Amino acid sequence: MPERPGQAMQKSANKRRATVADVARQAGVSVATVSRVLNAKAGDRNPVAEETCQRVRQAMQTLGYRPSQVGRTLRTQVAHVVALLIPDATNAFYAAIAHATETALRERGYAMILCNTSEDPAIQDEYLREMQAHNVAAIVLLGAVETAELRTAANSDTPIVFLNRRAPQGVPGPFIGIDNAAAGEAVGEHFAERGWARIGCIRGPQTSPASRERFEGFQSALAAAGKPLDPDLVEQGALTIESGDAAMARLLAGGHRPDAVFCGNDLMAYGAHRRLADQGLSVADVALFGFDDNPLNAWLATWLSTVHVPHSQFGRAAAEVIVELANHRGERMERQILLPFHLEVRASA
Amino acid sequence: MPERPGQAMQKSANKRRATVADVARQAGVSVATVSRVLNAKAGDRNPVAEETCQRVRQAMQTLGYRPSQVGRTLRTQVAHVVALLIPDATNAFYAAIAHATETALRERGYAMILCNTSEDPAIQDEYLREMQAHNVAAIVLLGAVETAELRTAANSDTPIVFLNRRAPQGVPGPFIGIDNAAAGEAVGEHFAERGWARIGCIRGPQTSPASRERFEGFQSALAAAGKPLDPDLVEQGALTIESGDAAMARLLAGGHRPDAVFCGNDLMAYGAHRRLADQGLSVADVALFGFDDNPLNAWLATWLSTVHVPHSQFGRAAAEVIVELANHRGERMERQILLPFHLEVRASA
DNA sequence: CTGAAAGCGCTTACAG
DNA sequence: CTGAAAGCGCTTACAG
Repeated sequence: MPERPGQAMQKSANKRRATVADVARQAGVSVATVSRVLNAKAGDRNPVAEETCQRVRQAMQTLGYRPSQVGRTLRTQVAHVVALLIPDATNAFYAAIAHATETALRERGYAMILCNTSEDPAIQDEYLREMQAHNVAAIVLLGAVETAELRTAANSDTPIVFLNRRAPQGVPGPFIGIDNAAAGEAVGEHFAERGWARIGCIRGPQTSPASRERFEGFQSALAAAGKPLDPDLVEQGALTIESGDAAMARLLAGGHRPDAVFCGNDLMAYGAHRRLADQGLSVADVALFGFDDNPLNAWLATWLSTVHVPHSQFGRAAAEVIVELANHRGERMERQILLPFHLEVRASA
Repeated sequence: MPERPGQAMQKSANKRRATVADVARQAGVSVATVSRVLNAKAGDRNPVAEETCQRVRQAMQTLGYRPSQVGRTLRTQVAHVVALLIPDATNAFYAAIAHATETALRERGYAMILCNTSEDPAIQDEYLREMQAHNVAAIVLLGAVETAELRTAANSDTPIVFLNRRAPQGVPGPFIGIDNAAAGEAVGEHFAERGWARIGCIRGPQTSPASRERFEGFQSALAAAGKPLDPDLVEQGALTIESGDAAMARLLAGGHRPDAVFCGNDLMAYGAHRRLADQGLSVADVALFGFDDNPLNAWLATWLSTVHVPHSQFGRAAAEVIVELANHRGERMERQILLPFHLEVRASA
């Protein structure tokens, strides 16, 4: 590793950070009283005398005191920290959720540990264990992968909140996301109304409940409209650009080109679009509909019709659930928070 | 907030997590011995007997023991946690650095708290204080904003590592980034070689040392080549797409169109490109050169010539510095780690 | 209204 | 090679 010659070590002259004991001494009270001032709430049964309170606050000010989160956590057993497990924070859709979550948590006095899992079960499981060792107030799991460790963790003291992708069968824990089946239906109804004859679909993986629900909703809405989906025009992708590209290639190679294709997420729609372009086609020839309303659309695909998933609301909802959980520690909360979605109909469909 | 009727609270039946005391009891040793096994290093002066070691490990296994990071931190005064302060993790360039940092830290046993500052001094300062209260091993500051609190924090026990943007004058702390002046010079030399007659620049803000160094390097290389930069063709932007767009508008309105423009970062180059397109121009008319090699280029601008900044190496370098700092707690380390950059010459210049 | 004391889960001199 | 004890910085019953 290249480095400049000017490397040097010096002793730094640091004064120890002040503790409750320092404040107590300075204010002439006990540490218990300092702690009470620190944790004073509205309806306290034995409040600190106003005059004492003033004195303590003054001492804190003088010493530049800030309570140690570590001492507090060891005593209360729960840190003002939340872990966010996320497949990949460089994915713009996830990044938007991570950002919203961090902001909402900060406003409520929590810090956020970011954990990229790459959807790797081993990394997810290691983080699940490690975050418990940090006594985090909650683990927010975006895109949970089903493992034995996840079941264990879900039954531990540390609450797990499932974001976007629902908890696996039989695993307890609140869910925050949208009603994917209803969203799939809405897209199906839109397709039926538009009167397209040959309707295709590039769906997400079978292993993802969200993808499954989206697909089934879409399928059933078309069936209800008397236009059942042709299984030959259904392809499966891995929610990546490349897989969308490949899936569209298969659809086009099939001989009878679809008029419109519902893609399981926006990234696959980008890939499908690229493949169309490669074949000299456009969304005028094959309409495209995505899912997520990926923030990249603003730069990459202003033309893409899609289902808007309210990523920025995910964070606030998660933060609220966590605060509520913190106030009911030790109880298990089964809860579904379904956020509103809407179709964002643009040029492509 | 909409919610399903099926909300319910249940008591969860949780067994307490095992502690050193449990392991000690199970293994028939003292907690001190358990701790020694936990922290055994290669060259220990008083090692635990192999047989005892086995017994302790066995007990840990049996109990599913995992040491509490909180207990450890309270005792050692330093958490296996690092804080990353970042302007905006939804920016692809920063997201790439955050991801690389998280990965490198995880491999070294550290968790990463992510803090978005929005370049807001108040948020940065609050996080600087709060992260000290968490006893983080280090604060990694990407895009530091100069404040009084930053000076205070830089002189505290908690090491601050400056990423990409150098520490302000007189603030101690290691720096990891590239040699921006050299990179600017390299671009200047490239421009001189290409022989463009009218050379323009959309530089970043004066307040950013990195932007200043890039610009000055560029300017001096051109001067050295006998083609001094015309001040009328220098505009300033805020490192955003919009500001690049606006700056290019000003350049074009100036009457004498430049042949080639060096942009302070890739986002401004995107904006400049959009403005060119709006005027019916392309990079064949006005060559563009960016800076950063933003990961978005792969999708958004495969044509953009730019300076490749090795974002993925930032994370590893930061993690290494932090581990080294952890081994020299209380000393101050002045250190410059300059990572290699290179020109990525593509179609646009 | 306030204080003395215990204890959260570790690590580390100090003895032996 | 191992153990007893102190202590990191807090909070919270328990007394008064």
